[in-house]
Order: sequence, then structure tokens, then C-alpha cells
Amino acid sequence: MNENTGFYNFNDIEKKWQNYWETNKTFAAADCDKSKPKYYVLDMFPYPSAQGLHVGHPEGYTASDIVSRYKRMKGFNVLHPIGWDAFGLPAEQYAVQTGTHPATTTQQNIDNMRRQIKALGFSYDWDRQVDTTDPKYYKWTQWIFLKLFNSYFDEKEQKAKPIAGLIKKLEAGKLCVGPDGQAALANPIPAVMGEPVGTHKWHELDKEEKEEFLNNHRLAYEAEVAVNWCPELGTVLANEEVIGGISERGGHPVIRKPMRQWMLRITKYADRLQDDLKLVDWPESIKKLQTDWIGKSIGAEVDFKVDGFDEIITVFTTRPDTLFGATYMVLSPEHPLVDEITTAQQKNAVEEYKKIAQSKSDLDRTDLAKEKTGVFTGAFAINPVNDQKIPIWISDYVLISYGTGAIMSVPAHDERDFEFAKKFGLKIIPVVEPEDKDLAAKVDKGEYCFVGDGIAINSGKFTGLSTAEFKEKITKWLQDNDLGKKAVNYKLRDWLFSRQRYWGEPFPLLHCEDGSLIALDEKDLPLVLPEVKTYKPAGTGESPLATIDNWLNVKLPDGRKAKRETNTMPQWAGSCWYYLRYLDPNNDHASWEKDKEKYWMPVDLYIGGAEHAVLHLLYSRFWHKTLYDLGYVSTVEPFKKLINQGMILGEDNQKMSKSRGNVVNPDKVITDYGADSMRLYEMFMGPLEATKPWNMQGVEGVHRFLNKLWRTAIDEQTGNLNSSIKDIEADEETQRLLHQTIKKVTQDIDNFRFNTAISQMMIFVNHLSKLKTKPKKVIELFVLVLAPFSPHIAEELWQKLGHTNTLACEKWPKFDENLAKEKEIEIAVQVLGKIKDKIVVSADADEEEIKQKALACEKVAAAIAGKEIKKIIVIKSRLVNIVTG
RNA sequence: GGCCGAGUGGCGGAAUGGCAGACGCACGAGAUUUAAAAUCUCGGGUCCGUAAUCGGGCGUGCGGGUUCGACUCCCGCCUCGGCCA
Repeated sequence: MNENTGFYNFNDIEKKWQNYWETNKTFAAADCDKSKPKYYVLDMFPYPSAQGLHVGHPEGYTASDIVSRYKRMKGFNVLHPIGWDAFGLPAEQYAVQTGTHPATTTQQNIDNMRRQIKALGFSYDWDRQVDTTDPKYYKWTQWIFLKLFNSYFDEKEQKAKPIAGLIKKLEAGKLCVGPDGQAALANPIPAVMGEPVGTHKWHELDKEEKEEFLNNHRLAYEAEVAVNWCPELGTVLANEEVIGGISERGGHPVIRKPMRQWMLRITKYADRLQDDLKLVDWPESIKKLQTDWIGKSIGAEVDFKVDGFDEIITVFTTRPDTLFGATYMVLSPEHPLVDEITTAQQKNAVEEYKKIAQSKSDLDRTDLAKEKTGVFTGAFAINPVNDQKIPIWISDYVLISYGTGAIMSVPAHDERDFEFAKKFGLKIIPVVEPEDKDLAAKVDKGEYCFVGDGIAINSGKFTGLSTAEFKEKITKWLQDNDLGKKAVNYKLRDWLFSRQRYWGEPFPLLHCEDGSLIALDEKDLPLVLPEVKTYKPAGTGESPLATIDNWLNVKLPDGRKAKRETNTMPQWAGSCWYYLRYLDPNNDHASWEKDKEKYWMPVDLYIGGAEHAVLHLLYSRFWHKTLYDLGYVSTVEPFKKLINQGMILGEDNQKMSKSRGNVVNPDKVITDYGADSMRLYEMFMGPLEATKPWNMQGVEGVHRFLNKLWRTAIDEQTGNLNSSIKDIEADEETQRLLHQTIKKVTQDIDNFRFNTAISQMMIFVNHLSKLKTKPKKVIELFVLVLAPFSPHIAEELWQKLGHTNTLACEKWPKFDENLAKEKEIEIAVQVLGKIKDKIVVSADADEEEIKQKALACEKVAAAIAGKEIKKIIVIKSRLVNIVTG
């Protein structure tokens, strides 16, 4: 097609330099190089899907690559790795359908995605790839699990410690097990002091009790948790696989069923996860999302006696000041006391209701817009502040997983309670008076639910107190009378850490015949996934692993028989710590070497999608803090700075999706326009964090820019340097524009404003292309500035300019503030804020000179004729505003 | 329902208290070409008056406010998007 040999042949150029970088290992990071400051740039590693890359991936990857290349030129030792988050449902579902081993599918997908990523010329250190499904990797995921399993949270020191230490103290009698099941300091002279009833010495406990105690303390523990169970499919489903109580596949009913699950005690870290957010440089919106997710609220726990029973129901409330307005109580249908206290007459209704509630998800149940439902149990509780008997109801708007699974209802001051009371004709007693008189009257009549702060009414001796005062006094009163205590509650739940699937990390645990639990020894890791005949769940709620007898059944050296744990870990497990494995990816003896961790951590810049704002980032921080407590990492937080790239929409301004047919294929963009154009366009579209639509003509636009640069520098006939390029001094304007460009690009990269950096480079090339003779030195400096954005063309031009080495390690050009400065500037002259004329002054003109020149304008004189000048405002290098009276 | 973000030409966007629309796309006119593509030059917020030069009004979702001066800050609303419920 093109007869010239020297045209911008991006396909060849890009392949050439990608090969060069790969064979020369240009971007290999040197561990522990003390001669340079380190900089760790991390991308959220992708899930290798069958669809491969979509244009959203390279957005974040290009941004981080620009920073990586820039930082290298700035003299940093840069670590910039990539890997594969490869466990997960799609490969598994494909396996269930076709019988193909998920590892096979996964490997194909990784190979394809790696090819795509390499074609974009990112400066990754490819020798550090990790793959979460590789036993060499998940050996260490299992290792971290064992650390969690073998640790407990020391409340006093607020940190994780090896559970062996706790056992030692218990065995030595320094600690005992208190009546609450928690470890307590043993009384040194029990004969004299006496010990609280229910306190036990460790040796007094039987094996089962000891196991239970440990399970209650380990950071990884077993619990009965309600899961989405589909009887028809014989499997447990993830939340997103259940739509409106029906399974997404097959449309079968799904119920909530308690099953044995592995949990991680993340709630112990709630305070630290929240408090340490102030240590990181993250977008405020993300910090807020995490804070809300943790959902710390301070209030009180109040004990209500059940009339006619010995039982006590504890409720958590953030508004203990409204206790006098509690006119009924609601238990979650799953609350353990429901069956016990329900009267004979109500039994049928309660049973019926429980069954219905079972089939609803938490989401359906808490929906505010939904009609409130509930059933009276027939039992009554006694309000501790006034000894009033109040009815106990059950309703699905109370979740067993939040607080204590029971609430006191104050319909006058809580929206949901108000709705519920209205519907079932329950008593409404106002106890907080709002400041607004009209509102107060409505509240008084029970017509309006007031949730704000005010002055207490109808509250016995507390009447007249402000909400804040009341809260404090009543909490103390409850505590003094042994009826309750100050309490902190969190929305954050412990992390459900198991799934009943094949394609995940097996738990390194054995269940012995005698009921005890044995953790594998570290030296026996990894525990590798066995081959299975079918990837379908066992049908019993267990994973396919439960069907592989010779894997499942183990004979211990001491002769005891044991079964392996058949749950596998969730996808989050591998992604929780991958940034640590990059530091030492091939280490077979340790998860990572201490020196390397100390050198590289923390991650200086982490770029990824906002969809991981809560879960991934919270889980990672949790693991990191545990590892910190146990001495395996040296930083409290893993990710110093975080940036979220925005979403890229299709050309029709809609979310890209196969069904809409608006998905852009990066392979095609690279073939048609080149990786450099692709990278440049991804950055030129707009601010990194913004949501923006793709536009193929926009790609063409930046491609034209690169083409123009090429033609400016290279003779298209010969492919040699253009004869117009000479070793001459730059003229003043060119010099100035060059320095302005270096300045702007430098500052824009520092602030992640890549779009405006590119604009400036376009302005520069537009100027350069018009020059008859072009100073070589100027082009060289410009090529260096362009390099982080479009590295292939930059390398090629650098070579054509006579250099033999890659420019990746060249020094980033410095700009000269003086040379960047304009000599003469145009200033607008306003009269009362309206532009009347413009004047040209030298850049260093003083205020007086500018004033005189402005007043000398004919148009200005006309505008102010006959008026008194009140004030003249001079903004140097911007404008003059003459204010008249 | 809550939280977060955003509304600027035909389109993506620029300007975070100081000349609104940089840069790019699309469009129009011209040059080059047998022709087209590519490339180069020029022009585009809008309305009104003028043959044109030119002059004037209005313009950053809507309504107020602060200020010599507001896309930018404050108050109230509307619309759209995202996340959560």
C-alpha cells in the first residue's frame, strides 16, 4: 500500500521494542537497591476471563505505566508487576458444563490476556507474575490461613497473637475461662478472694469444651451461618446468584439455611480498620464508603426480662434516651428464644411466619419501601425503666445478624417502628420533643415520627433532659442498676470465608473422628486440589471434593482417621495478599523475604476500579494488619495512595456489554492504530477518574498526532532523520514552548492529569511541524517527555536520533522557569467587570505601568467618561478592572 | 430511601475566584490531486443589526446570594450516573 519505506509503521515498531524490552529485561526491578529511592506501582490484577481484555482494563494500566516510566526516568527504582486473579466462578461453571478442567480454561485465558497486555507495551517486570491458582502461590495463601487459624485477638493489646501463647497461659493456670467463655485473669489466691461462678480452669474442661473455647478465639473459626440453599440444585448459591428468592439458574426456590461455614474474625479489627484510614492518601469518597461499611455506632445494650420466664432479652440501641417510649419489642424470626416464649395459641402463626422469612434474603427484608409484616408471640417483656409489660413480636425487618437480633421499638422516634406500629395498632408514646412547635404538636398526637434530637418528655425523672445528656445519664443508670451497659455496635460482620465449590484454595485442615480439628503443618503445604470426575457440587451442600474418597479420607500417623475439610476459600483470598508475593514471587521457603518486604513496602500507588472500594480493599487491609501483628510485614497499611479509574462507556454512551453490542475490542484498536495510539487515547479521553464514552474517531485524532510527529522528525521516503533537523540553537519561541511543555507534562503527571499533558504535547508538535529547520536538541527532549505515554514511537525516534540505548533509563528533562516565561503578555481591560479592550505589556511590567496603559485605551476612556473612578484592580498577567462609582 | 459524583458548543473535554470554550473529534470553505484518501491553510457558542468591516445583547442545568469580578464559593431546587439499602 505505502511505497515509502519510512512511514510510521507502528505495527513493526511496536513489536520491535516490545521484543527489545523483553529480551533485555529493561523493566526488571532490582531488589533492595539502596542507591535509589524505591517506588511501588500496583495495578489491580485482572481476572483472566474468556472474553479477554476490554478497554476499561488498559485505562488504569496505562495510567500506572506512565507513572512507572516517568518515575524510572526520575531516578526511582520502580517495582511494577502484574499477575492473575484466576480462581473464580466462570471457569468453574464452564467446567461443570463441559467437563474441562478449570485449570485448562484458566491457563488459556491467562495466555490470551497476557498476549493482549504485552501488546500494549506496559513496563511490567514479567518475571514477577503471580497466578493465584498456581499451587506454588496458593501454598502461601494456605499458609496465611493457618496464621489466622492459629491466632487469636488480644483485646487488651488490640492485636493478633499466636494462640499457642494463650494455651500456654491457660495450661499454666495464669488464665482461666470466665463464665462468658472468654479468657480471664486467674485469681492468684482463689481460696481467699473467691472466683466468679462459672469460672473454669483449663484442666477442668473436657476436650470438646477446649475445642470450643479455641474456636471462639481463633481468627479463623467455624460457625453455623445462614446461606442461600437451593434444595432443587443441591447447592449453596452466592448472593448474586439469587434473584428475588429464586435461583438465577433454573428458577428454583432458594431458602436461608444455617450451615457450617468458615468465618474470619474481621470484626475484631473494626476499630483499627476505621482509625487507620487517616493514615492513607485515598479519595475521601472511598474512605467514607469503608467507614460506612464498618458502621460503628455507639449506644447501649439493655436487658429486658421476659414476663413469666427466667430469660433475658438483650437489645442494642443507639437511642437509650427513648427507652420510655419503647412500647413493644421485636425479635428476628431466627432469634433463639422465639420458640421458647411463643404461647400455644400463637405457635402456628409464628411457625408459618418463620417459614416465609426463611425464603427471603436480607436485602428483601430490610427494604424500606416494602410493607411491614410480623406476628405476635403472645409473650411480654418488661421495660426495665418503668416495669411496663410490652408485647414481643417477631418480624423480618429485624436481622439476626445485626446487633443482638432483637430491638426495642420506639414507634414515635424510629421510622420503621412507626410504620410497624401503625400497621398493627401498637401504642405510640412520644418521648422526645422537637424544637419546632408545629412538629412537636404532631409528634404529640402520634401523627409524626421524629427521629432527631430534642428535649425528653414522658420520661420519668429524666424528663427535660436534652438527647445527648439523657443518653449519658440513662446509660450510667442502666449500668448502676445492672440492667445494661454502654455498647458499641458495628455493621461490619465477620467474613464468611468458605464456599462449597471446587475451584478455590482447599483449607489445610483435617477433621478427626473424635471431633477435634487439626491444622496441617506448614511443611505439608500446599494442599493441592485433587482431580475430580465431575465439577458439580456434591448435592449435599458440600463441594465436589466431598466425593473424592481417597483425597477426603486420611489416616493420621497415630492411627486416627480423619476427613479433610471440603470447603474451599473464596476468590478474595488470593487477591488479599498478591501485592506481597510480587516482592519475592519465586521463594519456595518463605512467603516473602523480610528484607525485600522492608525495602519495597508500602505500595506507593495503587490504581484500580472503584468497584473494589469496600470488599477487596477492606479484606486486604485486614489481612495486612494481622500479618503486621504477627511480625510478617513492617507497615500498618498496605496501600499508601489509591486512585480509581473511571468507567469507559460504549460509543452509545451506555455501559459496555455483549448484549448491547457496544463492546470495543482492544486487539482491533491496536491492529488498526497501534498500542501507542490506544494508550494515548485512553488518557486523552478525559480525567482519569471520570466516566466517559469511547469514540473511535477520537483514537484517530491522537493517531494523527503521532503520525504528524513522525513526519516532522522522519523523512518518509528514506526512513532517516528529516533533513530539516539540524544541530542549531532553538529560537526563542520554540525554546519557550519546549520548556512550557516540559513543565506542564511534569506537573500533570505528578497530579495524574494525563489528558491536559497530552494537549500540551499536541500544541508543541503543531508548532514544531511548522518550523523550517528544527533544532535536534529540542526534539530529543520532547521525545523523552512523550516516552511514558507512547513509549514505542519514542524509542524508535530516540534511536533514529542517534542513540544506541533504550531511553527508559534516560534522565527526565528539567524545565527552566525563566525560559518557560512569556516575554510579553496580553491583558484584558475591564470596566465594571466587562471587557472593553486589551493591552500588551511586558511580563515584568509593574502595576502602575499597567494602570496607565489601561487608562490610555480609547474604548476605556469612552466607557468611564464622566464617571468617578473608585478603584482599579490589577491582577498581574491577567487583567485590569476599573471600578467606577 | 441513603450516600457519592457529575451537568460547559453538534460531541469528548479545558479553565477551580480573574479574557469561558485550550486540545481533540465532527462539520464547512479553500489548497494539493486526473480523482479520492492522506496532508496543509482558514472558519465555527448563540441571537440581533450591518453588503461586509464592525457593533451590541445573551450565554457554563434552574432560582437566589457573596464579590470590583463567579463555570469556580454559599443557600435552595431540577436532571443524569454510580454505589449501597
